[in-house]
Amino acid sequence: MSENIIREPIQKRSIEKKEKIIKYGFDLICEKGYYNTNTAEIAKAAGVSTGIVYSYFNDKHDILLEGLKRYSDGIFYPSIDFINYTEINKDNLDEVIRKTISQFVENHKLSQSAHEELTSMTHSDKDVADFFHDEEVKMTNVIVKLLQKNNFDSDDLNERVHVIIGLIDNICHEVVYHKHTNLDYDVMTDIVVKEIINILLPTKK
Amino acid sequence: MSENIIREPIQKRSIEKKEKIIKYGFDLICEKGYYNTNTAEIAKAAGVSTGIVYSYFNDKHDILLEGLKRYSDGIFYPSIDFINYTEINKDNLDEVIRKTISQFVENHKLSQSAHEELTSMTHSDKDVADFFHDEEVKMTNVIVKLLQKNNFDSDDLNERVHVIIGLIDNICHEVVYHKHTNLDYDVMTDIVVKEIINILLPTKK
Amino acid sequence: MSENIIREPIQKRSIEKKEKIIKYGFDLICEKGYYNTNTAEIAKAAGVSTGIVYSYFNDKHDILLEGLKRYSDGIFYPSIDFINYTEINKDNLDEVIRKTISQFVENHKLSQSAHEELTSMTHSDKDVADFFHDEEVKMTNVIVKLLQKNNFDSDDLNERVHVIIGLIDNICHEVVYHKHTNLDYDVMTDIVVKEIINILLPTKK
Amino acid sequence: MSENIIREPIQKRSIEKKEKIIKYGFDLICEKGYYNTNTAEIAKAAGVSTGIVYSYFNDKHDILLEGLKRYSDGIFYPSIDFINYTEINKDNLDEVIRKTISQFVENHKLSQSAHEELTSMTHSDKDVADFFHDEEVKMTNVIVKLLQKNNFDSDDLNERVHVIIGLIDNICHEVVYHKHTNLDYDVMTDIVVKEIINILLPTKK
DNA sequence: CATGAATGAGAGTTCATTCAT
DNA sequence: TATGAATGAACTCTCATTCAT
Repeated sequence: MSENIIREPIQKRSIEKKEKIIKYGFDLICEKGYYNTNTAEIAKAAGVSTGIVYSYFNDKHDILLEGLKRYSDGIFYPSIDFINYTEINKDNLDEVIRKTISQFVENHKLSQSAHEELTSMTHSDKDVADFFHDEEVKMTNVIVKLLQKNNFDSDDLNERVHVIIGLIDNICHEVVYHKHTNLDYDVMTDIVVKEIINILLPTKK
Repeated sequence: MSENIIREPIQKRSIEKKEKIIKYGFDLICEKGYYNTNTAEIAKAAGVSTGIVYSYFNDKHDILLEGLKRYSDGIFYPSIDFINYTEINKDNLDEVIRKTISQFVENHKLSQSAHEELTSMTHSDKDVADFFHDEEVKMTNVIVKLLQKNNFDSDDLNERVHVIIGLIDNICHEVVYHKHTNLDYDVMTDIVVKEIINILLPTKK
Repeated sequence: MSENIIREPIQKRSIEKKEKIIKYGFDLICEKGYYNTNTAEIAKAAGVSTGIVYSYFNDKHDILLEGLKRYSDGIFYPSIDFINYTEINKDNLDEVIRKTISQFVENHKLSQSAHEELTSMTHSDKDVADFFHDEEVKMTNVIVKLLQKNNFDSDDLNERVHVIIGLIDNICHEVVYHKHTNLDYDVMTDIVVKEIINILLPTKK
Repeated sequence: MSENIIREPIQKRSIEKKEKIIKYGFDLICEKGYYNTNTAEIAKAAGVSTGIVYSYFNDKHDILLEGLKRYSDGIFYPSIDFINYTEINKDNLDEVIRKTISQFVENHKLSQSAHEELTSMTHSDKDVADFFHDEEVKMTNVIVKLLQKNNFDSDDLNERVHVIIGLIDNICHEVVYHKHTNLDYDVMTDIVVKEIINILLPTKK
């Protein structure tokens, strides 16, 4: 009946509190799953009362979404700064790709369980799905521009980059989650790096 | 306190009932999500009472697991019969890969939402995670053997096949879920096919 | 997400249970007020669990509405059977009116607190308001027809009856709730009876 | 544990603040209902903080009561000034009654929803009930004295006036809330006026 | 074997009231 | 005095699971 007013915290302590709710709430959701985390736990983890949660968020779902916004870049994709400030050319391409993969892997490791739990919600939660889609598009665009700047332009660059991101994502999952004990990840990485180069230098074909 | 005794149905009607619960329950879970599907709905869809569900299953989670077992092969991976009975050689390799991709895509289309919803549980649900892992291993092994039989053996074949499956999975998702409207899927497929050939024929390099 | 299925009880015990929820729930609401009665109390009073309440009713509000339907006739208006089977004429009119008032009063007494609490919700609750309006219309119509049958027809009979019902309602409230200790209710009744006769026999004027 | 000390505002600004809380709080309560109005809304409407509300009032309920005190006369009963300063005699009686009814109606219209919402609380809230009772008594006394002053004295004047007030209240509700579309309110008014005259001039009978 | 009514713990959410600043 | 952030008990409602029939 009565409009729920969401408070936008101004004071420093309030901002910290909101951030804590996002941080600890998001952590819990990533760790235990959205449906296995309740608001009481989130509040407790953040060191606040259950009531205050609803001063800063419309509902539990909102916490997830805010968490995605806050931590997505850090969690899902490595800072590509090093790429941006690295000159890429045919000679150091292999090295740059390996470094990129390493960074992706590091980031996945840091984020621990977040990625799987969250992609998991893509299906039943349109907001989350939209979010991931947007992230993917952004990531693709950044890399496309980077390559063009370094004279790696070619036909169908969008498509190529998309395939490459997929390859990197897959290898990341393998390395981070150690799912396949019988696989040699170094070998897989070699294969993937070679393929990426192949995709980026189609003329070689 | 007392162990719940799960009945293993012997009579034909009982077996049918259990199968219906698995089928319709699994369908609903795939469609709407595990947490958004309740046992009453499952029972209703299966045409049984809620009580009987607990004669055949320990709990709701069990239905999911049984559903996975029953339908996974059909749902997640295409019948590779056609590959098994097809001779693969360097001349028809391109064609065979394309056909395989097509079949993967068809299967993904058939299964609609199942795949996303279920991989979604991989993280918070160890049983589901294990299941998917096993499936992947099985799939890899089948393809590895197939390739060896057709003289596509090479070093690190397991790793190569794994990368290939990843590539195919990715392209499938793209094509089935139409997520990226700005991408030309035919072009992506061409790129992927070329890469797979490249992976399988490393000497060519 | 999932449709809430309201069970229509078939078995005798279930019907009794639903009736108990309505009866005790409605009683509590009438006694303590809608907002001061919670579903746990209703369930407890009815001797059932909170969950079962939501098998039979959409929500708490539904209980109120069902209660209104079930008990309204008995609560708000006296059985007018005795009027229906009494011949009314100018000679016994005074007596019939007094008997009618007595019956209204008796019913109000029986219903105790119900009437005030419920009319109280008329303002903020459209369903309740509609209900009361319909009841009033029905009551008016019954009395109008009764009078016509007994040759008390006259111009503007609807309006006359409405004013009469208002007079009776008012006197009922006075008598039942004893609000005004300084008033002589017998005298008030005399005044009202005289006025009602006056309204019904306008030619006498 | 410690008694809450309610500040009696002395400074002008404080007094204004308290008045604003009463005014806007009471407005909201009348409009939306007591239980559908929360203190945050009241504070916001009054342009004060939620905390300060509890400096001036013991609790939310107090605001309602103060509002009743402040605005009751204006809201529930028309200024009877015009009656007080009008000479009533048998010749202008009809006219005076009609004017009185008009004023009651006007006031009801102004107060819109207040009346219904508040009488609604009569049952579950003893304070409110007492308040209304007192108002009614005061109103009766004023009119009784007025009539006596104008030589309309008679036996049982209190009772007569009470019945009259009831009649006027009823017609007001009808006219203001348009509940019965099939009733001719002018006709009803005529009936009521005639009855009131009849009650006031019993000897005529 | 089968039913579906019944349970009750636990979920998300609200809000009168308090209290640190 | 005044603020509005914070509290936490209490509410409505859901649903996996049990059990009387």
